Amino acid sequence: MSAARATELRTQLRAWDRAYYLDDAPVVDDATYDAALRELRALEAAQPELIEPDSPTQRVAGGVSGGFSEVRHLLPMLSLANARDDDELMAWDIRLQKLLGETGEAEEPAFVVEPKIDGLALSLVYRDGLLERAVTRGNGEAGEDVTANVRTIRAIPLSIDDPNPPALIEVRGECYIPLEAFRRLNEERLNAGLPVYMNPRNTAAGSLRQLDSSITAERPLSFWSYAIGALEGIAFGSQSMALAWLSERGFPVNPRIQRMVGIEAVREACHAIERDRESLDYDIDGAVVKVDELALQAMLGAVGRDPRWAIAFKFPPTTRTTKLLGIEINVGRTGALNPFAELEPVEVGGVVVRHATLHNEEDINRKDIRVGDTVIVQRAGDVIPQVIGPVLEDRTGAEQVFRMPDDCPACGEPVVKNEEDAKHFCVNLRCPSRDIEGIKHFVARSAMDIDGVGEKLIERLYELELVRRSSDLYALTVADLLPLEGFQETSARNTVEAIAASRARPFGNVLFGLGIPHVGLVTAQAITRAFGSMERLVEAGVEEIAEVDGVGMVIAEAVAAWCADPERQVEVAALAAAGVTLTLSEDELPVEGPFTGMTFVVTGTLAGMSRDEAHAAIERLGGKTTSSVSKATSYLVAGEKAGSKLAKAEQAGVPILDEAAFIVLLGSSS
DNA sequence: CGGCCTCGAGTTCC
DNA sequence: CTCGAGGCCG
Repeated sequence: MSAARATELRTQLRAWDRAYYLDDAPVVDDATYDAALRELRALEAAQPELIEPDSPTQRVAGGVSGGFSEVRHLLPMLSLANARDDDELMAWDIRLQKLLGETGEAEEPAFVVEPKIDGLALSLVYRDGLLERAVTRGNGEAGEDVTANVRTIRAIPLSIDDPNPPALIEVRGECYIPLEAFRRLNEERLNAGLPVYMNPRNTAAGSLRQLDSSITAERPLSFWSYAIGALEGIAFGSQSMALAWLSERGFPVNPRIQRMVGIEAVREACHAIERDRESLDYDIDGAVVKVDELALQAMLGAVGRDPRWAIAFKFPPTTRTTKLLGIEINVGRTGALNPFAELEPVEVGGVVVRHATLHNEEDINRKDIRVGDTVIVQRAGDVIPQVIGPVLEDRTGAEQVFRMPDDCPACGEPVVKNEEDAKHFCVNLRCPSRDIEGIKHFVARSAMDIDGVGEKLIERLYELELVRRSSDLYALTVADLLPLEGFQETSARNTVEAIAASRARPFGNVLFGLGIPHVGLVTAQAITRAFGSMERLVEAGVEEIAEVDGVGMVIAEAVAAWCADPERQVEVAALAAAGVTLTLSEDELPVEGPFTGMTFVVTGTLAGMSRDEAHAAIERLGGKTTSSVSKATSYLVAGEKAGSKLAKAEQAGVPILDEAAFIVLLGSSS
């Protein structure tokens, strides 16, 4: 009776593991899975004769091993030659053609293209269908026996799902940590006050070398199989047939692996994998191209360590190490001191990186980043470069621990740091850096949208004392600009006109442009709609301001304090005198339309319109747009290269419109 | 008070 | 884009 139940539970648990790791489609929640596992464990504990070596309960053997013994591989684990670009890939193909031509096989061979996972290569030996031994790659000839730890990896079958398994088969593949799981792991560690892990690859390596396999069991390790090594009692004709065999018998085989004929198709497949690199849940550092037919592989043989029948097409790395030359500081318009890294220029993910943000002093010291360190720099896709942390092995002892300066680097006034704040602040209202940043904010697209007035010009005008505050812009003349570098009659006139044109910007954008702390565009628009004019806002008390939807005491006090400052009052008067809009116009009021009550998020790149145009179209029809996806979102409009928001929308069950569907919806609603 | 949701602020490179 | 924090609802 309980034997039948035990078999049932084992079958069930294996099916769930398979759905989770092979099909990437979990069918039960963790609690249900754990309950079944606990029940099976209880049955097996009551009747130990029911235990089978490949039972899901037998993954963690318990106990601490005394170290790892070195084991020789049955067949050496080869390394791969690299192709760094298309030319090197083509050159490899030409060599193949020549070699095969000499042996009378001149036709274009079939290839298998696979993503090259950035993890750790493992060799898994199955004897009579049962996992006997797992060994790391090591030097290729011999590696470490990590069987006890590998048994805890749920993506790796303890037995081959086949009634007649071969006498012996060596399955090779890559052990890795999925990126999402890695992120969660670090989040948990952060919450627990533990140091965070540097990168998935090193964490996977460290996890496999745990002496206590119950620790390994808690790490989110996974596995992709990609090759066959030693064999007894079975033979394969090709790489693709071997992969199909593995996949049918419960081994995870990467879905991106493809078979194709001809090097041109291979080249395209490599680039397709590179394009999708950011959307994968694991790090890859290239694509592996293999000649499919094993007979051809045998004919081609190897040169030294590198087989001639395979090559690694390498992508530019998204993480690199470089030297941290110094830590500089920007002072933002709010007065926040923002440290950034001055790096020895290094190419990461195809672009040269020189700077990277460092957030705040606490963050720098938590990561233990010191000036002079060799640091790991990351840049995933279009994402901003980050300094992940130092390479501790490269420390010489001459590195300098970073300390925030006591005085503002821009104005020399003392810096203030509140206990509860992460950031240091310059509180000097006349700090030149804060002034300049404030003017930059004023001319920005979402504020006054003044074209032709950029960072460089603002700094120059500030130096010349032509513009010391935003309102001074309106007094600029063509004659003021002409002596400046890069200005001709026409360009000077255009700039003056662009400034003049900004006087018609809606009141909401003007209020935003003033740069009141905590008041962004959305809040500024809410406030202007509630008060209608700057005069009424200035008269209002804190309580009245806090009644505005989305405004609480913190924001209300910031607004009131700003309005009460005499210098700010002079500035507002100057703007009014210049003719800047300080009253609400009708077209700023929310529109009633078919989208009223609906909230949209636009992400990714749209082909036919900019994101701002999409926002405008939605708002014209009465819809609301926000920047983050939640359950309250009615639709996500997803263009090309949509990132994390797409995943979030899928998870939250928010309907997703591609550009075509969005245009249809707009068309049918207008 | 806890847990969402939303907004603000600052960011790099081409 | 991400992080942190303010606002609001239950």
